[in-house]
Amino acid sequence: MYLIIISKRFDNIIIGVCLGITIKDIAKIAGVSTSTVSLVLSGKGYVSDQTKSKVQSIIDEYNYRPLRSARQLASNKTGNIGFIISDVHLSRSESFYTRILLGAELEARNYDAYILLSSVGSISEKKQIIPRFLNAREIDGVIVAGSVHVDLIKHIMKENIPVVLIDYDVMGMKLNTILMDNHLGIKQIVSHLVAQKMTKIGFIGGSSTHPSIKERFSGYQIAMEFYGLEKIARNTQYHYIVEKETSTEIGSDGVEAVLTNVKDLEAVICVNDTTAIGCLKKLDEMNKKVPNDIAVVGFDDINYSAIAQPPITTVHVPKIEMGVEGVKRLMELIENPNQLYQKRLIPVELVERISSIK
Amino acid sequence: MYLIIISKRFDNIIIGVCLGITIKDIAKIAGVSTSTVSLVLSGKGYVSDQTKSKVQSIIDEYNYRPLRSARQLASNKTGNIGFIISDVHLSRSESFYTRILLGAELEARNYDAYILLSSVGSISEKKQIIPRFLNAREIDGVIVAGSVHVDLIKHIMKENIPVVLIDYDVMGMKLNTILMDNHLGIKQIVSHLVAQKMTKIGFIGGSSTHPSIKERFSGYQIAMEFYGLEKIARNTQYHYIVEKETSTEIGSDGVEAVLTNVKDLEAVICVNDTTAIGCLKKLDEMNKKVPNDIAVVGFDDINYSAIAQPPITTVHVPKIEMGVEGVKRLMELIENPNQLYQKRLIPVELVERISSIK
DNA sequence: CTGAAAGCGCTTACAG
DNA sequence: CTGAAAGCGCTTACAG
Repeated sequence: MYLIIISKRFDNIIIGVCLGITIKDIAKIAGVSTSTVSLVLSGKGYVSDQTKSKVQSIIDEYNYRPLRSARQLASNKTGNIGFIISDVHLSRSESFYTRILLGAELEARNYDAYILLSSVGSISEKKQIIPRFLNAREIDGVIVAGSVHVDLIKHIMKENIPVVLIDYDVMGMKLNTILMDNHLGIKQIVSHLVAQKMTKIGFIGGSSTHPSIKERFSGYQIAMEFYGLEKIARNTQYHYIVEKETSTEIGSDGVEAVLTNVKDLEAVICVNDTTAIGCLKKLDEMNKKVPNDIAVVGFDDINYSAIAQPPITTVHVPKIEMGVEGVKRLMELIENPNQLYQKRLIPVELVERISSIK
Repeated sequence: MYLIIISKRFDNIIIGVCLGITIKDIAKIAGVSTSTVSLVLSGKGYVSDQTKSKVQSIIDEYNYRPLRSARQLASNKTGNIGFIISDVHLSRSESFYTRILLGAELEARNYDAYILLSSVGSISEKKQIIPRFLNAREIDGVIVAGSVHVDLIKHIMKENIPVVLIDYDVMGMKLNTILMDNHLGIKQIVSHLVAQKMTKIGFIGGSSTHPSIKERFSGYQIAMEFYGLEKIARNTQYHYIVEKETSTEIGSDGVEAVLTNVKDLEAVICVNDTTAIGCLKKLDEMNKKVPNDIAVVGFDDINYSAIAQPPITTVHVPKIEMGVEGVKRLMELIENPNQLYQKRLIPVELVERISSIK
């Protein structure tokens, strides 16, 4: 934009483009005080409609945007949101957390906030580095996506920084969380299988620090009972649960183990898609046909599930929406920190694919 | 940290923890002026060793960190780096760009800089949104990862903002780029195949806006010629190149097409792992055994390659390092904008797996 | 080598 | 409803 020099700041002109038009300049052009311009900018306080529209039109005309650092300094707010994620989650092959990040960034725009990203060591590392920005002078609040070391959460709480966890929770702590509705998802799966007259339904899962994993197994039991299949729900022959992080290996080992116990198994619900992939692999080796011999279902709807052989029935998790909701909730907390904490469950959706359709 | 009240700012005490210790406080405690503290902080100018260590010890003791916004306002530098990536790249299933982001974030810490993330529409969208932070008052420089619309690059250049592209380049523009050494990778592949006495080596690739894709084909031709296989390198029967974004489908179609032309094909180099996966799938359907009947090689080393059936020989790209190098280069440019532009090639490494070992 | 002082561009009571 | 003024916490010539 080319401008006529109207104030002393305007002599720093570079290639004809003026940098650094300030609130003073706007005030001068509009013939009002800087306070008034500031009031118009923030939408706070009372400004007459006439003045407001005059000032606004000049702001628009000159494409003026207040300088963040000056605003931050004066208002003692940063307009920044911290986004903390463990490095293993961030660089995982599935884009699960990346999409949550994407959603958060999208929503942050609505508040003119910036996302400051920091990866931290995974939960298993002893030496935890505290993200640099983790103090109230650099961020207004923080989002934690996925599991991190509980000490980090405690640190954030102690510092009184507004925080929202997405896809993570710590039992016994009063945390604001955005979670997916695991019970709903599992219920949909069981319902889908039962509707096809399958009842001999196994469950394969790992143990994990992550609450979702446990929830899915309890969801399986509840849903099975709902359909009058409590005997199977309680029969450990039908279950394979090991104390390991979920992996394809667990799927392979699991389906083999359950099939050894239950020769006429009709379907197996895997705690997530990764496990389901391992399951498929083993069944292929065992020469069992999916879905005809046995139906396989996963959870999460990772990218690979749709192109697996056969494509895997799974539960879709709206990741972008979780990120969006996380920022929304965080902004509420920043606005008014003295709220009761909330756990928000985001609905999920069954995606029927070949692996479970007989 | 608990502090004794020593200046007027200290009356804003919250739950016994003092917020907002300032440079003034440090100066007062150390018995020097704020200028001196500032000089110690920045490491610029001359301060006697004695004063320096005294001030530093007080900074350490009180764990003082200057307020970014104040620093930014006074120095007219932001300490922020913009990181721009198209939303399709960011949410891609492979963690390719996420790892570049991770590396950038890691390196940014060394400069005490923050990464401001912004996703933009993919290259194909007509209505391009300019990232909010894209002006010199909010960031010191910007990294662009992967392909984006060329208008965005032009905009950045026009604004005179230091910029480094990672894994992207635009022909004919004087851009600082961090690229992987595609020719090196392909050379390693061909060498690996030739060492096993394979010479009938095909190539499957898509066309793309991305320079790497074209480079890999030319790399194939150069490497083949190097080993005296120029006849094959020039024989289109051995090649399948279509004007589509790379996908598993291209791999499937490609290997079928080339095999129709060349019955005794010994190996096929796929432009990337995704293509190689499609290739594997089709060969399985055709009842061709990999690697015994035909060797298959990919490029990129995406996560799935290691667990594919069989695991795919590929070229590993050090993504974290590309992110690190991008920030390093950007910081050089911010320091001294009037440099000749550079294209930095990051070395890659062949990962030998079953799919190509006869 | 060090200090006093101006200034960065905003916001926010306060007075009118 | 609007303006004058102080202040946010730094940096940076400048003077000594």
